[in-house]
Amino acid sequence: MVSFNHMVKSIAYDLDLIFHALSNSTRRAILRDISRCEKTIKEIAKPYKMSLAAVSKHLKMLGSAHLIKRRKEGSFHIIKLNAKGFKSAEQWLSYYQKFWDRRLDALERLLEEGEE
Amino acid sequence: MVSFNHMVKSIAYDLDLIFHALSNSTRRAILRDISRCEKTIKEIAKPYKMSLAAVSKHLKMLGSAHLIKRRKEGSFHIIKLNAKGFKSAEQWLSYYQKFWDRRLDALERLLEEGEE
DNA sequence: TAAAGTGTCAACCACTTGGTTAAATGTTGG
DNA sequence: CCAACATTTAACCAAGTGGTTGACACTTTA
Repeated sequence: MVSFNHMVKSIAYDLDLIFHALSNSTRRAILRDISRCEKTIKEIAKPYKMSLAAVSKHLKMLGSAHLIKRRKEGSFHIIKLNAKGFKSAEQWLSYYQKFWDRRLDALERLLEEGEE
Repeated sequence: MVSFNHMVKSIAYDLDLIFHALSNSTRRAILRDISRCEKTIKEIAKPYKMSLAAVSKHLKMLGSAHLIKRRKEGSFHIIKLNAKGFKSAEQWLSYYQKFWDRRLDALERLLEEGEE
């Protein structure tokens, strides 16, 4: 069965955690936000009315889903995207594209050519 | 900002519902199962130890996320995949591919050529 | 029409979520 | 060392989840 698998060095990170993390609009907004530029927790929290503790919990969930990475610089935690979770989600979803998107055939041919 | 948007006649079906629906492994397994062949509720429920009512609730969630369609034939409800939910999820995720998958550039050029 | 079959709905339960506030844990600067 | 800053943890709460069972509704068949 041809699929997008070859795009993904696939370790199946827990899809329950990943999709659950993505199911909340605050968490999706945070991801969109840090996609432009990595940020500290406080910077991430600024647009939201909720407490810093609440944002901290959201980030914990995003972290355990491998959707973000964090590193410490002094007393700051700096957050950026982590490809792993996104790739797992993308890989799972990609299976279904073939059921309706005929153009995918062309994509797959291109990718296979690129690898051979 | 270039993206996969042109692959998706985009009505933004509720991403909270979609990703929440996808966050449960029983529901993901059901989707995988019906991707091969449309099925009745009872057929869908057969592999699981849970009650028919529980499966019925899972299908309700999948339905409200536009991940499945149902039609009635006599006393049977027949379930099959619905592209809408998958496309919304795919569209949302596609935004993030550009942050790590360099090959996407080639894909996008191909698709744009295909449309012009 | 009655019985059997397909599926949903309502009420319930243990558990989780998404938020709160308050206290605790680094870390930096004076 | 002490105070201020950055962030997490703990305890709590209302609402939602994922499952159960039992009653209900619709359709087919005998």
